Amino acid sequence: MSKTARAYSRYSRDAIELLGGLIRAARKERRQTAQDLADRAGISRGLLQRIEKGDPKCGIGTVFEVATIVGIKLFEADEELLSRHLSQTKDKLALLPKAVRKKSHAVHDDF
Amino acid sequence: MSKTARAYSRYSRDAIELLGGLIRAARKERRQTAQDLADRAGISRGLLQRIEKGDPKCGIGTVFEVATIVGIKLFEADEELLSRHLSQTKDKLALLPKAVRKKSHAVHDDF
DNA sequence: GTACTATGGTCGATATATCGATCACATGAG
DNA sequence: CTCATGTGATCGATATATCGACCATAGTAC
Repeated sequence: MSKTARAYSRYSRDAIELLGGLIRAARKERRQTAQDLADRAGISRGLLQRIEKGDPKCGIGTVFEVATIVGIKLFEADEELLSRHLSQTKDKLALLPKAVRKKSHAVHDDF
Repeated sequence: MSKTARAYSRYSRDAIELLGGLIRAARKERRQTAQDLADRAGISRGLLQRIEKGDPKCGIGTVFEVATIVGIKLFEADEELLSRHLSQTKDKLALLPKAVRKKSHAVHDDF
């Protein structure tokens, strides 16, 4: 419909689709109803459907929340490690220059 | 307004915040301007700001796309491995029962 | 020092994601 | 077989995410 309909690289589309598939698989392994999982996540069943299908236009918070509920670890292993990684990242940020200042030097994107 | 903005578990909030921080760090390491990265991702600078800050209400497609652009690997290592994992997940889904049928048996959520 | 520019924030307008209801179909229990 | 229910899909109404422009701050180059 609208001209744009944002473009996504295949990599990110695959990643989202994979995450959705993992969620669906995990849910079924738990013998959990779509409606039940949706209720626990505080979302509608229709939205859960789109998440499991890999719709890129769902809130990342919602997707991560559902994934967490069914027991999928997003990045690292456990919660503590995640928190630690988080503060490390913030420290690293503190070291880097606050502003970038090097406008257009043809950044090399390779993917 | 509505009663309350959706509730997120601390784990997912941390994960999102971590991802945003990683994006910002990666961007600065590349000496890339926020505006430039936003342009490449096809989003506004303001949205990129919220993504880097870890706002849970951003489209997961957008976040993953930005992460991909700055070279952050979401799940597995490379793209091929991801695709393979994707089809494996689909196969696994095919094996599981199509419908769950076990309405309320007190699913154990532990997190 | 000055000038330039990246960043972070806010605000109104608009696009769109999400909800809730509803339907048809498939699935599993009895 | 029949019956109950989980699923996938669609649609109108509403909430809200996103955009574009703006401003103030502060970092960087000169």
